[in-house]
Amino acid sequence: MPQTTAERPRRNEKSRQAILTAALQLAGEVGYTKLSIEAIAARAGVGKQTIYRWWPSKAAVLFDAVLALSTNDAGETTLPDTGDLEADLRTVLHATVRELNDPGYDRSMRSLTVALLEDEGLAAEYRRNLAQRMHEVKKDRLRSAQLAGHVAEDVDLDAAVEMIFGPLMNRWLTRSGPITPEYADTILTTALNGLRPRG
Amino acid sequence: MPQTTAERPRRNEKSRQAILTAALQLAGEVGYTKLSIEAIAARAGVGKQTIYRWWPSKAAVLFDAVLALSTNDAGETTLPDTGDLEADLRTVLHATVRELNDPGYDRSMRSLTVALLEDEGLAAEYRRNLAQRMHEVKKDRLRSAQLAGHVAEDVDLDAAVEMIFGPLMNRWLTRSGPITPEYADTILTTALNGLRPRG
DNA sequence: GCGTCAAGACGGACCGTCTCGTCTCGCAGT
DNA sequence: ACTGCGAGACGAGACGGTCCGTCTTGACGC
Repeated sequence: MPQTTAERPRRNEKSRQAILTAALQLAGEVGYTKLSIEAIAARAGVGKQTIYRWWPSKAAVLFDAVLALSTNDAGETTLPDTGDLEADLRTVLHATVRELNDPGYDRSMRSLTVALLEDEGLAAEYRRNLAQRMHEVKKDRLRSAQLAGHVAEDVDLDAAVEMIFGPLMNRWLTRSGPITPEYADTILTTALNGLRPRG
Repeated sequence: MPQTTAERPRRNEKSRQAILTAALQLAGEVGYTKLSIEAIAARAGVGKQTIYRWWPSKAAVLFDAVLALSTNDAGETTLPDTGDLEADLRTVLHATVRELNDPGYDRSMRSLTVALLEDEGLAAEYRRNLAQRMHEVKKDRLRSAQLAGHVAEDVDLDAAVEMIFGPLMNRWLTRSGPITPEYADTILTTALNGLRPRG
């Protein structure tokens, strides 16, 4: 996908890859605040200037590193749709649970989260490139279910997406409890049925 | 309440206050990563050693500063209970919306969030001292409603709390949209009714 | 020859430790 | 009670170290 290279620079792809890899490794090892550009350059076997030439900050480097990871497996631009909403959502939630329990994913995403909290512009780009797209994919599946009559007509789909997928992310972020398939199931059941007694 | 002085240290309360105030101000002005202990000491009119003597890190200083704020107005250890669950939750959610839109609260809490993401031990202490307590308070209100028959018997209350209060925090954290009373109402309605069509 | 590259020198900001001299406290001994 | 003394905490800041972001050098490739 190097159509962006249509611009100008004679950029060393080998160095670029080495930098992104080193950034990801180091972020996982020492965390975001202790991540230094000097250390990235050293591990990548690269001059500091090569990093400063192409990225404005360590946050941007880490952002690109994680983006490269996420873009690779972003082949699936849609959620499964077997007609059974609950089963489909459960499948996706369980996949998310597995991802969140992967130590590599956990550490690099935590570092990225810090980077996004500190850099508002980068956070906007993240939303534009990833978060919003993922949100739409989930919303699409709910809309399909709504049209099929499996979701009430007056339900706000944005709120619904947040209610189904938010609690898992929150528990991960705050470490307020274990991330298990059972927890995901509980969230899903509660979200689908709501709190009110069903007459 | 100086019964804790029964220990040993002759600690200068004036300096302590000045340090916490300076930390909070600076965190709001420059953000967490650019917050430096030297700057805190300078603004507080205090020697660096006085900070290093009592706190292990800038994260701990900021934690205490925010904790001091939150403890002051923690007089309310319970949610309103008028018998109308939806109205009571709406009241609380609207108060949360106001808080999240306050620039001072926003910036200091964002800095604290970074500190908690970077320091796992501090995050555990935060959960123990604040998050868990607040969670229980909300859960208590839902339990009361459940006993009164306003919430279905088989609803998992932990999941319910997450579903009602989580989306607002998520939107704040990721800046994925405006924090409005209307959004809070939508979340609340969706959570209470669930997604399924109500025959 | 022009731009990128690895390497690293450079002044500056903060780090965390330390050493000063000052002060306030609590506890003698008188 | 008055006084003298040791223990800490205090403000201030010097210190070596790390990393910052910029700049320079010389080699390499287009």
